[in-house]
Amino acid sequence: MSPVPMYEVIYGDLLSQIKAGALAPGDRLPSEPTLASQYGVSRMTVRQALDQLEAEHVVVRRRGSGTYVAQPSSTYRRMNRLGSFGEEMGVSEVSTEMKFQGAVVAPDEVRTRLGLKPRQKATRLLRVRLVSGSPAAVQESWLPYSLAPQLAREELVGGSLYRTLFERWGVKLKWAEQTISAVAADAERAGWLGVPQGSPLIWITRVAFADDGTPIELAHSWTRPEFPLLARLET
Amino acid sequence: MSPVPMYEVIYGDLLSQIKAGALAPGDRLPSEPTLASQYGVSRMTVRQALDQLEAEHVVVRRRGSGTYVAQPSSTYRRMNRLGSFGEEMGVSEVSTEMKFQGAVVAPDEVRTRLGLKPRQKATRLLRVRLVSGSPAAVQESWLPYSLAPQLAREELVGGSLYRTLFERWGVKLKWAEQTISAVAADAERAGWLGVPQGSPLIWITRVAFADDGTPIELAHSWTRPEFPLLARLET
DNA sequence: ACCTTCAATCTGACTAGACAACTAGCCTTA
DNA sequence: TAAGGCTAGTTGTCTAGTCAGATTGAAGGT
Repeated sequence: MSPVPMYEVIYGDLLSQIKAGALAPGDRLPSEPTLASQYGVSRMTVRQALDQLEAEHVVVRRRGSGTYVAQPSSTYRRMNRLGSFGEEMGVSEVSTEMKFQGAVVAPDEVRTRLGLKPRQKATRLLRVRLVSGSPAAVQESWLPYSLAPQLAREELVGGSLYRTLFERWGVKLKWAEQTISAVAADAERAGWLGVPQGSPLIWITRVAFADDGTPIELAHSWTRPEFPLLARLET
Repeated sequence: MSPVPMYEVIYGDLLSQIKAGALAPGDRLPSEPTLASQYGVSRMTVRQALDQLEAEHVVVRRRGSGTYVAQPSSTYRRMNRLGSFGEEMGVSEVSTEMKFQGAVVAPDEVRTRLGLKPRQKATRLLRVRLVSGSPAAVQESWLPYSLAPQLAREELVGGSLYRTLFERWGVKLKWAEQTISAVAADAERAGWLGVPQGSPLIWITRVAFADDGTPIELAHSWTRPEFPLLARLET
């Protein structure tokens, strides 16, 4: 009937209650039978929602006791996750200086990793990201020109690239592969970031894919070491 | 009855068949009803095993068609995962030079992050890791001295620290928090790694925890940028 | 005051189904 | 030959339970 299954409804309800603070860390959630009767579903359906919340470390289950909202150690700053720059930094005072925005013939590395044909064009974005007004990272993004032709001139300084891609072209990024390394700042980037030439930067190369496996974005970023990546590792 | 639930048995059976190559990437697994009758369980139990394999990207499910072994793109090199140095590098020709091994009074940073009391001792390991004979990383590990007293003199050059901890003291690490940044090589590390002083290194700080949340290890590592980290990001 | 016992409650594991949505291949028909 | 329809098989969602194992708090006894 409904296009969205019940366990996703329950999942969303609980998650937004937790995010909004209606359920604080350490609080016990309603028991599985309680939720089942509240939503008029069977207990297995409730468990499907709770399984998902547990896998994302949003809740912790204790057999015999109950299900509790997890401590937000590094849970809410969701790393290991594909998000916008602002989400990754965990801050909101993010601004952008666009250094280049336009369509050019894709160089070889871009062609290969985005699966473009020879002489095909690509949109290039070169941005400097500022956190609380001071420069934190340089980001260079490459996208297939055919994917979003207007993007080469679109207003992007204000919002997030990923949100623009989704809202205006329906392109939803699903996952990404990234390699993290370190590199010495060249003259240009050193100038933009306000660091001495040759000083170390975090260098990330990322390829983001749509859910059907199509590569959508190749991005390089050079970040000042004062803004490290946080990650949680599982066994 | 059995201490190990059926869905874990099925999960393990399928996973080992895939790892052993009996089921190759792209192959279709037996259907859920087939597996259910083979194991003499209900379909929901089979699904519990398949859910886990799917979450780990070991298999892909296609509604109406079947469940297939996933392509091993970056699935088998499991990053975002807590593993030994050899596992992280994805290579086996790893050797170790021990630069320091012993128990010392824990400095403040170590005390705080491992939750030790003042004047409590900690075991310090300082190792240079070599891949195919050439130096790749410097690792400095701190562990509570009380956890594994003999560790300060244990033979560690050959094997993995994590395996030693588990096999000799039953300490099993469950998860870790890590911050990834970049730093310029100081004189000592530059010498060990064979790079110019001041050249950029990947700098990782990691705290590993047991399943009850006790911090077990604080580790710093400085890695040459030729050995980047690989990670897969989810939405 | 302290300990033990016990019953209620909770999550973990599992059953034996049902119907829906989708896929892929076969078969008929124009 | 090509298009369309049918059908068997597969995964997705969900039900209405059962029993086991763990926890918690209250009642009761010493």
